[in-house]
Amino acid sequence: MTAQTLLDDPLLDSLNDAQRAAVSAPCDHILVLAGAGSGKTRVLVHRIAWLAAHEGISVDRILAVTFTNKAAAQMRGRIESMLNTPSQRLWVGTFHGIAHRLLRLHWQQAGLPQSFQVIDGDDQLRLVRRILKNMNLDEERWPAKQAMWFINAQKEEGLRPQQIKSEGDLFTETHKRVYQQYEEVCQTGGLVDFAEILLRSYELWETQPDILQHYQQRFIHILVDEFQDTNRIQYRWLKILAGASSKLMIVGDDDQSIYSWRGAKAEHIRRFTQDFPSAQTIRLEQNYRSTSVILDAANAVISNNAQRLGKNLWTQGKKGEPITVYAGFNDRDEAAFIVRQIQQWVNQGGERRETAILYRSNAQSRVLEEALLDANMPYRVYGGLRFFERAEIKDALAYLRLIANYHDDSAFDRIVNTPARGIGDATLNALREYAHTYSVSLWQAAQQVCEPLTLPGQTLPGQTQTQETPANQILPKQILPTRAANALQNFLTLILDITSVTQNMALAEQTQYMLEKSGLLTHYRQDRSEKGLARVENLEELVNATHQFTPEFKDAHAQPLTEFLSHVSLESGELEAAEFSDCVQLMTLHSAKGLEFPVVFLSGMEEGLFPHAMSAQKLQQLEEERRLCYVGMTRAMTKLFLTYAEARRLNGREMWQRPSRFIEEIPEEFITKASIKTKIQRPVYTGSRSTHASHNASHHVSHNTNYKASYPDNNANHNSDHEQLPRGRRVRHPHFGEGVILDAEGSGEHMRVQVRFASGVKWLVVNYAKLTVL
DNA sequence: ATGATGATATTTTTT
DNA sequence: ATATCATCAT
Repeated sequence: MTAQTLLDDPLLDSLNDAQRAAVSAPCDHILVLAGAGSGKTRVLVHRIAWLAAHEGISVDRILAVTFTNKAAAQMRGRIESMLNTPSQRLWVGTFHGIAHRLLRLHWQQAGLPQSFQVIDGDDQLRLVRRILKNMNLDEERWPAKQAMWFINAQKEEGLRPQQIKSEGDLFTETHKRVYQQYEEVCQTGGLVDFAEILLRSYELWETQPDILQHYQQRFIHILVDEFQDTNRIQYRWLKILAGASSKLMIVGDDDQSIYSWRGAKAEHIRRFTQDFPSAQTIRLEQNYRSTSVILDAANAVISNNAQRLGKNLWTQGKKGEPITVYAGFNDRDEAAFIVRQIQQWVNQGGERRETAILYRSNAQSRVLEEALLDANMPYRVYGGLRFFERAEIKDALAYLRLIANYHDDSAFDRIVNTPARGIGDATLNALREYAHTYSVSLWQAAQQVCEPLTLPGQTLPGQTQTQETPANQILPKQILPTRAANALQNFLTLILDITSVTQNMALAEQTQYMLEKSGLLTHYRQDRSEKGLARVENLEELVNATHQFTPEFKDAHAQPLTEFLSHVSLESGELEAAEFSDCVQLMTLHSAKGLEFPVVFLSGMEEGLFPHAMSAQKLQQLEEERRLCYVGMTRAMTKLFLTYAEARRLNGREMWQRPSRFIEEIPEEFITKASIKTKIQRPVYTGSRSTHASHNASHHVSHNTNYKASYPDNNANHNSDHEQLPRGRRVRHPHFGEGVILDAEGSGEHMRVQVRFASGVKWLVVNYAKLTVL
């Protein structure tokens, strides 16, 4: 095939020269430096289609790796529609998703039990905390978070405890021991954390040449998105997989590297060109997203960073409006300004969903939310607690995990006394002590401690015979008082019962039975408060989720339960429901990466907040803050606002900060200062003074915004029709008073709404809560 | 076993 | 200001 015919291909029609070069590049390593909004996903997707169509490469020989499930889903969708075939043979997934799949397929060679479980950060922290206690390490001196951070960092560097050199350093030495203990507990419990997934699968390849060879030969093309976010183990993972002959296409942007604080190394981009010298570098510098003013301003800011690969984004698009900088006299004023601007946008025919308010840290959302509520403007905050992270759901999942694997200490620990069944701290401490001393799982420990209650010679299912039973050395009665031993025995029997009864049940029935038999459902039903009701709803929702769950890939040996549990840990996906409603989008700068909006507000542009005080000292960190600023600015398509407050309430204290240095880094020609700098010190008396909708602008600044006081409570209509509750609607609750709907989920009698009352935010079941629409 | 109290620390977060 | 968490008292 000649170069000429290639260039005529319709696959390339819609692409610019650089994109075309990347998509149709010869079969070799390629580095694509893709600026913000330069169409990198497009290039990746087209490249895959190109390989399939022109290089005769079957899609099952291509591996595409992303960082988030969302990106993976998006890519899969686009590939499928482009190739016009639902291709299950194409491997698209996150690093973790793919590595996990490998471990499931080769669990034996990876040294894992078949029913190994993935634990999330929360479970991991609990586990570490328990180990610290076991080791008698003072939490004051050795915080669990720090220990967990250490372990994860080591794993990300590819290190096992034995490989860590402590050189007499107490900090390293101690944490090394904790790591060691942690590893043992995970191994006996068949538990695998996120970092472990990657490290294990890497070690699998490293130690099993035949397996490695199989995958090396299978995947002759590997494409990686957001390459600047790879950590060391991920890079090594890619390198070993590529081997000598597979071709890598990596796509990344060093200027958008904002996760170095959790191990990502943008240097890998440069490293890549050294490790794969034949790699061709292609720069995507044409931006299709922002106006030239926004782009030039962003370029100006990022040019202050010393360590860059170098790249200059440009656009053929319009110059656009200048960037608006607004100085609020305090944080509320700043928020009110933003709301006014959004109202103006909406009045001019814009949609709320087209606007995004970005901030550096989550705490900043509160003031913004209040202003939005005040203006009755629906909004959505990204990044809250996700469904599968809620306590009651984690409880239920722990039961399921324990059923799947009795030796899962993490699960055992969580639910052995939930709901309360008389197994208190004293009992548990004795049990942990025992388990620790004899290096057995909590389950085994419990069985051994309870042993005399079973007849001699009788073995309970789930009991491992290989461990020597120390029961002859220590009389169990001395370990636990009879009452405690009975309670414990009842628990063991309960779990065994659930296991045997549900053995042949479908996942959903099994879950339902477990919820009832375990007493979890009853436990939460007894809590007649709204919270309790919500929890019951959530548990029912869990059953619903198990109903709908279909295993992604069907292995002959795959257990639906195990599959489901992994799915839950790895893809605790957000509920996308609210995406369809027209809401202002609120999120941190970090979570805005990869998104775009016509109108963007970067709020809290103050020294100390952004760049954050904790990151302003070291140059490296400051540069990361600057990249964050760059990411934020380049989210904007047509309008960009930078706002700050001269005074702000932070951690209970009033703070005065200078405007962010990043504002100064933007050339003045791109900036217009919003002039409405408030003379309204006491706006209660002030009439309209700005050019726009001022009745809204005036009352919000009153020092005590009090929802209760400002609205008359007549006209309360007692329509309980649930369809009457869109976000932003004001409602009254007999106990909590007036509030505003923030969110809703479910429908019919299961419908729940989230309401902000003066006393706080609550989830209410519409059917039970006597809400009146105002 | 539960609730009240006090101490403490509050970037960013996916998997 | 607020949320989380351990400790203590009930």
